[in-house]
Formats: sequence, structure tokens, C-alpha cells
Amino acid sequence: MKHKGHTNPPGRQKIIEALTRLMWAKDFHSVTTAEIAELAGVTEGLIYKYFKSKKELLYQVLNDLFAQFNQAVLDRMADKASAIEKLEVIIRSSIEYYTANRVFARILLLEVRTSPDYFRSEAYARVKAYARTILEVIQMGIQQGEIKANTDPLILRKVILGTIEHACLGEIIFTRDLDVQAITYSISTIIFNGAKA
Amino acid sequence: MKHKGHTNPPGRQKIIEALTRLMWAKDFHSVTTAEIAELAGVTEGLIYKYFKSKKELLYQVLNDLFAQFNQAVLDRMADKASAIEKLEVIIRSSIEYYTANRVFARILLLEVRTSPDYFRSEAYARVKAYARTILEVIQMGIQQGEIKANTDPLILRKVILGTIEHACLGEIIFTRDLDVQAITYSISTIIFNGAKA
DNA sequence: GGATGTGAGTAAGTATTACTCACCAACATT
DNA sequence: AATGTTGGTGAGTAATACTTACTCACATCC
Repeated sequence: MKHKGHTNPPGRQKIIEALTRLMWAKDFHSVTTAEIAELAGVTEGLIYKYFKSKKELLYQVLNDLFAQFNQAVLDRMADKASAIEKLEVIIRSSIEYYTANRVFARILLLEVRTSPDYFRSEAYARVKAYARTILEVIQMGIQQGEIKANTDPLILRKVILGTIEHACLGEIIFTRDLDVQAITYSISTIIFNGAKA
Repeated sequence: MKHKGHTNPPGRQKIIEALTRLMWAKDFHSVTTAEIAELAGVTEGLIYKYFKSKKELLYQVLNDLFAQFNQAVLDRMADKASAIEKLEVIIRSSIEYYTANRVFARILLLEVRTSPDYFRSEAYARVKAYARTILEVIQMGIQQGEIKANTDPLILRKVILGTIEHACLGEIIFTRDLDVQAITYSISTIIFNGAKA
């Protein structure tokens, strides 16, 4: 019998937690279903009751984690009036959250992107919605005259997201610590004021 | 007997070519050693004569491809005098090369980064050397007064590399085409002149 | 010109892995 | 009392990455 996905039984939650914990130590591919089942205290078969595949399990984990991340950023953005302030909050919050939740960051920025299935998943739909929010902030900034009128909003978003991701990747992979305030300031300065003298 | 790696016999080259060709159609993990061997016209055992593991094979493929990429960019940078011009060449060449060689880009930006072994590989050493070259260009630009003196060179590099990668990722994954000239111009404008009005 | 070693390649394994399927035991609902 | 649904088990299975023992061809050296 197949699970319909309208409940959240303890076994299911244990499986999600087990994968998340195991991914502190190694990458997704190196984690086996046997390990997950053992740590969760269930049988391997149960994993496939709740998730179509090992990958699908990963996407669900990401989906849960991203929902939290998204909410955290939106909350912090709420009280900022100007578009540039909002974008600064996005930069600072992302870096903060990524470094504080390395497993989440690794899943989002590295593990899922390799396979095409991800881009049809619920998790990716959430990521897309988040990206749209950023785009709207940029467009608002242009309308209000805060951001140069000739700026391509899609490209500015790429600059912002790409920079954030690249800035965190090194620290995530090598588990180095970084000074969130200093990096946020440096990034904002370059993106908003330009590098040219 | 183990292979010592001082020659490049036909079998070895066939294996590398086979993996590269197979990765046009699917991601690395979905490509099996059986498939590689069949397309190369050799036995599975031979793969493990020349490569310690399937991953090691991937790193070697990347190593070869990155060497070409690196050389192509350096050649194009050679005749540019100013630092900003050099950086523009880097941006344009990267985007051009990534979109023209999607398999290379996918390996470099997506497939290898998931496992820690990569960061100890020869291929990664090459990538690091390339990154150092970019850093030197930025430092030169600061010394010559082209780039703002208070710019953090490491952060500017992150902005440039992060933006390039993010800009290409979407197009690589969804195999969309992009206007290299237009995107290069937009990116350069934002990074060098800033987004703020 | 036999002995010795070495590089290129094969063939037949093996342990592990992701995934399946039939089944069980409660507990609702009809 | 019959029927279905949910949460969970346990014994499988095909396929996969990797290993080991083995050829064959060809240099080189005394």
C-alpha cells in the first residue's frame, strides 16, 4: 500500500531526522539507506513507504528546511522600508543562515542540483517563489528610484544570489568560520556602489 | 599490477571520451561503469587499472577540460592592458566557454563539488591556481588606481565568480541559450559601476 | 636467444546498494 | 462482522562499483 502524504507519523519524522544528522558527517551519496534506517530505528522498507526514492527523501528534507529559511528572511525584511535595505537583509540573513545551518546549505547549494528531478520537486518550487520575491524587491527599488533605472533586474538578482552562494560555499565545504557582518558589508558595498574607482 | 600513470594508452583515452559523451545525456551518478566500458569498447576492469575509482575518473576528465579552459582565458586576457578589461575578458570568456561546453560546466559547477575528495584532487589545484590569477588581476587594479582602494580583493573575486557561475547554472541546467554579449555587459555594469542610483 | 620484467587488457567474480513485495497488526468505518 | 486504511516489518532482488587472478605482447639484458 502506498502512503498518501496527509499525515506525519513518527517513523517518517525519524527518517528525516536521521538523514539530516547523517549528512553532518558525509555527503548524500555516501549515506546509505541501511544507515538511515538504523539510526531512525526503523526498517529500510519504511523509507519507501513514505518516499518514492532516496532522492525524494532528500528533496522533502530540503523542502522543510527551506520553508523555515524563507520565513526567517521574510520576517527580517518586513520592517525595512527601502529596497536596498531589504536586499541587504537578504544578503546578511542568507549568509547567517547558511553558515549556521551547514547541512541545509550543502543540500540546497550542492547536493540536489545535480539531478534534473529536483527541478520538478516541491522544494524547487519554493526556491523559485523565494527568487521571485527578490525580483519584486529589485523592481520596486527601480520604480522608487533607489536603483539605477537601466539595471536589468534579472541580472542584479543573479549577482546577488551568485555572490551569496559563492561566499558561503567555501566556508561550508571547509567548515571555516566567517565574519558575517564584515562580509555582508563588503558585498553590499561592491554591488551597490561598484568596484570601479 | 597497478598503472603508474606515465603513459596515455588508447584504452585510457577511450574511457575518458566515453564518460564525457555519456554525460551529455545524464548526470554523473546515473552513468554506470558498465555503460562507460561498453561505449569505450573495453572491460570494466580496465577502468580500475587507470583510475582509482569512478570519481577519480571524473576528476581526471575535469582536469583535462579545465586545462583547456584556463589556457583559452589566459590567451584572451594577454593583450588587455587594464585590470578592468582583463576582468571583463574573464567574465565574457567564462560565460562563453561554459555555455559552449555544457558538460564541462556541469562537471565543474555541479558534479564534483559534492564530495570532499575533489578538493584534494589535481583538478581542484588547477581551479585554485586560476582563482589566484584572478586575485592578482584585482590587486593590480587596486594598485594602479583602477579599482577602489577600499575594495576587499577576495570579496570582489567572490562577486565575479559567483555571478558568472549563477548566471550560467540556469542555462546549463535547462539548456537554454543566452546572449553572451548582453549578459556580460549587464554584469560588468553592475559590478563595476554599482546598482545604486 | 632464453630469461625476466612490464604495460595493456580480460574475465569472472563479490559485497553492497537502492528498491520491491508480500505480509502483519491495530484501529476505524460501514 | 466485514472491510478498508494506516504504520510498520523482513526477506528478498537486480544492479552497481570495485577486486582479483589471469593472459598476451613486447622490450631489454646478459
